[in-house]
Amino acid sequence: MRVLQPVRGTHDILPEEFRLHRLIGDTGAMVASRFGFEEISTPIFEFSEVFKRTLGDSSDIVTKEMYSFEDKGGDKITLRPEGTAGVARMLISGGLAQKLPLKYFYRGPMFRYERPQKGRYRQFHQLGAELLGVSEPQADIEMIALGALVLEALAITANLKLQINTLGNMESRAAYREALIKYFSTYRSSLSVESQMRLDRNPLRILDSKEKEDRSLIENAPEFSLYLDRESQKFFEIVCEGLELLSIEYSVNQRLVRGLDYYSHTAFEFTTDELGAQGTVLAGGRYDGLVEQMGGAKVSGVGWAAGIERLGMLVEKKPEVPRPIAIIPVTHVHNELAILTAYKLRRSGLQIELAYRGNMSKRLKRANRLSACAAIFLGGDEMERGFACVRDLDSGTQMEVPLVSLVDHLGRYRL
RNA sequence: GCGAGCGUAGCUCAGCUGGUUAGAGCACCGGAUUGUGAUUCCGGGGGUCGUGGGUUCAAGUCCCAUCGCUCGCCCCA
Repeated sequence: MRVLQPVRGTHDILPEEFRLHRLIGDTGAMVASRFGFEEISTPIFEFSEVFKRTLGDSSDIVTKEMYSFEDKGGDKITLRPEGTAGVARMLISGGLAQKLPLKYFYRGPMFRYERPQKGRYRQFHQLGAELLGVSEPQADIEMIALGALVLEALAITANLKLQINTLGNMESRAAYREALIKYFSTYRSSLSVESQMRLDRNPLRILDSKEKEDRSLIENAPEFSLYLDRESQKFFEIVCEGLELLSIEYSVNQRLVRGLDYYSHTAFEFTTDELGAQGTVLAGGRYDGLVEQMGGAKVSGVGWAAGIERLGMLVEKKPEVPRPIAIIPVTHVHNELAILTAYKLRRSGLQIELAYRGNMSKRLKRANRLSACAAIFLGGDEMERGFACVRDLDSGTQMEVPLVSLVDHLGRYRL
């Protein structure tokens, strides 16, 4: 019985939901193309090492969320938990560093082994964009702008907030990290259990702890801004000015840190309070150290990803069902004519449904349920004269149309 | 991995302090209606009451375990 259920955290995507996914993916691809991004696809699994190296051994994704297995050849394989690592690997293995800068858009399933809840699943879908090979802060501005426009195109604007922060360059970040470790170590025993673990693994994470015993300690923790060198400060200023130029509203959140180790400089998150505990809708940042860390050349990168399921819960206007035209043979002797007519009309590009069961009333009802926009009745005396009855199902008006000019007459129902 | 709530038809649910053969609405299928969407009427298919064990003369109902779902923690899209 158990095998007849989908694996925990996975779902079948039926047409209604699939239309929504497609709308979101297509909208993302379309908006990204205006920025010059082209759609790509990388494998949904990689050698586990690809993710281990890029995500950092200390990240939660690697320590407990990777969906991993060994294949028949004994290779350790992991279903991708996110998209950037695969793109970085592609850059290296495809020798694409010769062709920088590169702008890639992708969409597809991602996998994380964790307890499902609202807006979080073991197999979920993301769309994302990566801009590789541009070290200037203009790239950060463009990527945030792209994210904002994708959300705007999906009409996801209510209760949406953009938060940004800077993690500085590698040197600044390392210096701040040291300072944080030093500071929190002094008060180690006062920290929450979770934060004590963070102190060893990912001290920056303590800053956005929700535990109340951490609060006052966080209040008095050293400010990141004090550890930013001039280059890092300048970089962040340019990003902020760019957002202001574009009238993209944002707030700086010094507590905003990324869970993944390879980020530097800009980190940003579009959040909503409409999804319960999962507020993050679209998030990303700069990852200048990633490609090099994987063993490639030093290549700058800025990217973001958005969860399609989460976006779907925020899209107000659901995509419409495509409306077919129904062909209804009046009696079964007209079945052959019906199937032939359907074939011809489909060849001309129309969406046709054939009704071959039940009486007229039943067939019309079924056409109605399929939200058909029109019905074509084939049979009777008008057919012998070479005509078909075409009924507009919205207005209820009906007229006789010569069979030979059906295609022309139905042109009005073309999308 | 941890915590809480919930599992009865495809969906929403009823089923009393345990007591005949487990019900309703919606949906679906057929008929009234062999050339027209509504309404109405009649009929029909559908359930191992999540699963397993226990208590009992008797369990959908009580107890235990287990699986699943949902929400939250951690973390993240």
